[in-house]
Amino acid sequence: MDRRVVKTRKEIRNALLSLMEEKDFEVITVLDITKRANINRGTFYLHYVDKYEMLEKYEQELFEKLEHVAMEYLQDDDTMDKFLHSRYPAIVHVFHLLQEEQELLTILLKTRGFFSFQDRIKNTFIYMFRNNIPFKVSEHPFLYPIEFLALFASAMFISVIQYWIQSDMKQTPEQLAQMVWDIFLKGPMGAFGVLPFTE
Amino acid sequence: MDRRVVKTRKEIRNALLSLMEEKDFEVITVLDITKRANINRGTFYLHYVDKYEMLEKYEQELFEKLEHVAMEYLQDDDTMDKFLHSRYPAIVHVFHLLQEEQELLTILLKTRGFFSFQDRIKNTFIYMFRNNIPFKVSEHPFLYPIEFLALFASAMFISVIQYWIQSDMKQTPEQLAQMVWDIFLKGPMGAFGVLPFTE
DNA sequence: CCTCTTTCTGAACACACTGTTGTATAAAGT
DNA sequence: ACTTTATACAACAGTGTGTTCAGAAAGAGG
Repeated sequence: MDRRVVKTRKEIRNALLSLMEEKDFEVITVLDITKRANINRGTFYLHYVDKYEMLEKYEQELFEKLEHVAMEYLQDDDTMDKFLHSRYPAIVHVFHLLQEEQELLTILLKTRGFFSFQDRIKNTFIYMFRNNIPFKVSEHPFLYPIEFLALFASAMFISVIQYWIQSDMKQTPEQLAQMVWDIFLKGPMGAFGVLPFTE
Repeated sequence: MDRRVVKTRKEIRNALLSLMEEKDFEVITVLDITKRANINRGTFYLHYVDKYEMLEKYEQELFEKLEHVAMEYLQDDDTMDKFLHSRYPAIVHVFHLLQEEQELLTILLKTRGFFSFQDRIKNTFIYMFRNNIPFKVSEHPFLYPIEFLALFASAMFISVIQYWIQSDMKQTPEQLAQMVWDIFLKGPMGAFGVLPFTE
């Protein structure tokens, strides 16, 4: 790709990241971005339809990276135990990636909100639940449709990310992965320290 | 309150609800709203600063109703069992209210997204966790900070609502309350039909 | 019913940002 | 060196915003 294109898009991206530290996406104009990026306003429109499409493309890029990592770890586990052990490093890896992209991640969650990002993650979960759940698990009768569980898993996943961002990303990816597993396996009350139905 | 004010605000609200069936909030203009509402554009600004403040106020109203219902059911339960039984009707009641307000609810979740709505719900959960958890539960060591659990509970709650809307609100409030409890107590995997650590 | 007050209307205004276009220039690719 | 392509500059019409003001309409209160 033309070096000028690479440079321009990089400057647009940096301009947005910089502006987002000052104000919300909604009130940022194309003019703001191009001023900050030191490019002509018309040039912006050579690359993106509008500021919303720009953000969508950033989201798409990030999600593709995440998905790529997630798919690397896909494997057939024939027992629950193997399943748990093979998933943990995948989650850790994903959180490492998110840590590298924290500015963009924060912006995407704040602006595009839960749903667009969550929808993508949900679909990935649906795929994984359909194709990558150990045989022993899928012998169980599902109490709820798989779409609901995927929705729920993605909401949980994003909640952990949200918590991470709100607490200034102090936790390590390993700690986060642990949190995800705890809640996924034990449920909120279980993670709270209360085992279900034991008293 | 002046009948004209009541009438105007009602027409603005209906206009928005009507327009949202055709296009997203972002592309709806004040002009669109006032045309549909058959009022002067200037009149809109006598009531709201802009379209965003308008939506915030709608959200505020809905949330206050929800909170009011939730608080009605607050009581001191000294056992886990009493706690579970006293909470269930509260959740059912909340879902009934949400069913009545389904158009607005759908718009708020689609537009304002997860976060603003979730933040309010989260804070309510924090309050309830702090003040309304049976004594026996709070004897347990908390594995995670209460803010995280409140965040998570609110995400779960909204996920159920999301699922409800996506499936055209076919489920009854009672079924939804059951789902919430299932996941809250058993966790996603447990609700999936897999008991944790049993194999 | 009458009066006073509030709200709404209609029209106009400056303003900001948008998205596009045409020409010129600079920088890349080959 | 030559061709292609990206960007700059500047101008344009268009759309929506938020505000203002005089006048009309409707409600509130006696």
